[in-house]
Amino acid sequence: MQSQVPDTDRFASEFRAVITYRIAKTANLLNAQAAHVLRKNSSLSLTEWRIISLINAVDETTASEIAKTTFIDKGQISRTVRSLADKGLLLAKQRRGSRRNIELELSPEGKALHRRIVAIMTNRQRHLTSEFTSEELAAFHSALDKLERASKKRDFGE
Amino acid sequence: MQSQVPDTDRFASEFRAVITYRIAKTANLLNAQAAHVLRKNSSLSLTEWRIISLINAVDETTASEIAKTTFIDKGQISRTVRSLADKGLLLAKQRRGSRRNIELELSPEGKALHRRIVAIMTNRQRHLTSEFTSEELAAFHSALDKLERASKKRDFGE
DNA sequence: ACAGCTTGGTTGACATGTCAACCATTCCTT
DNA sequence: AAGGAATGGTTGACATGTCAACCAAGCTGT
Repeated sequence: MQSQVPDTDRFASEFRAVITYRIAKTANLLNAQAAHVLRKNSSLSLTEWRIISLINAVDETTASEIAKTTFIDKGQISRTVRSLADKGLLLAKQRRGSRRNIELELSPEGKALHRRIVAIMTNRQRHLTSEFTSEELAAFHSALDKLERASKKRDFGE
Repeated sequence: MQSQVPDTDRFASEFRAVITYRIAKTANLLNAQAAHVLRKNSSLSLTEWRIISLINAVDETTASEIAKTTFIDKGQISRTVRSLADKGLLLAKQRRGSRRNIELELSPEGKALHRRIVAIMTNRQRHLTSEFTSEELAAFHSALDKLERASKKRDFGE
């Protein structure tokens, strides 16, 4: 047994610097953790949960608004919304005066579920950021902002 | 027209603070950009590319080593490796003295492809981080480290 | 009013990711 | 040496994500 440190392998040094690779890995780990928590505490998938909290945050919204801000595929949203509606967690109703727009709104059950899960997730977030100073956190957010902006340019002077 | 700023919608303020959500979104955008670049310049999928550059970085490795460091599902690695081998981009051969371990190594074609693509990707990375000072970059990496560590605890004092 | 564009949402086909079961091999212990 | 645990890899079944086609509704001009 040569090494007790399992994580510092010979890939690490090469790839630590590749920012996209690092973000992808961290995001995967975090998503897996979230999915695990959700499975343990509900029957929601990660996207279902995300859509629920999105809707909760603004009371009422539409599928396309969600798509625009989250970049989740609109097809996926359409299906997820239906599955949530089938479970009785959200209500989809025609916006008055329109035959096309569909308002999405949490049902009472949906709201109750959200309340229960959001408590757990807030706790998790506290755990995740417990080692951050508030300056570090702010800097991290601003770094993500920059990356997001840069990632939207599909061509970058090739 | 009330606002000229297209990206700051009514979700933003609520969710900017939810760190996991932000990382997931950024990672998705970056992955989509990378996939787009790859499609334009090769016939590689994103995981294929990742595995190629991983192998390139260490000359020779095994599937399980890749799995351990990247957290890519080992089944997925197995299939991706086969598809890369079918395309003639990598060689899989028994490690001498073992009937189980399989050494993965890029073929000359694989190395050439890697050389071509890595140039583009390096350029992309430069573009992505062009607004970062080196301190910001270091801070960002260390933040990812912290998150990664925290994400590996599956239970967090619930 | 109409033709043609844009928008909101649905659907189908397919690619990718995930989980768990499964072998064969190697390692560990006695 | 033999039994059991751990490891490396493959496979199948299924869940999720992605892309593009599509349709109906609304919006624009003329």
